[in-house]
Amino acid sequence: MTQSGSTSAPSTSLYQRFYEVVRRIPPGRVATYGQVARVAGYPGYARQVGYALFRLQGQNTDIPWHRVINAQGCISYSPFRLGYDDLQKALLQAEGIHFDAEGRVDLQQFGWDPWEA
DNA sequence: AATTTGACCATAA
DNA sequence: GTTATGGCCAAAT
Repeated sequence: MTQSGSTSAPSTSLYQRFYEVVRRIPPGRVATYGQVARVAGYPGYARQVGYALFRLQGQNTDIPWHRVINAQGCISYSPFRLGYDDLQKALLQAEGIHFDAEGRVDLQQFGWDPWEA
């Protein structure tokens, strides 16, 4: 079969793939960067997930980026986010997620099961 | 086209 | 418990 030239490249960008997964995270649940990458079909791309979400800053998105945290169960603070990190915690608390005294979330309890529902 | 960037993760000492 | 380090890879500049 002549493949008309280009290989079967995804019409959507890789990052957009991550956005779709993040969008599927139900309220009151959190997912880790590594998990999002894995569910998207790209294990090991955790870093790219973080970078993808970083590009969302200031853009109109229906993506619950605040439901994505790191594998340690805590929010990834960074000088680049200038307050957005603090906003994230507020949004999660508003969804009923409780934080530990160390500012961590109990992934055993609030962790999202992509294969659930 | 090469360099820089990054909100990560796992392991080791 | 902490700190350091390597690996991971695409998008933006």
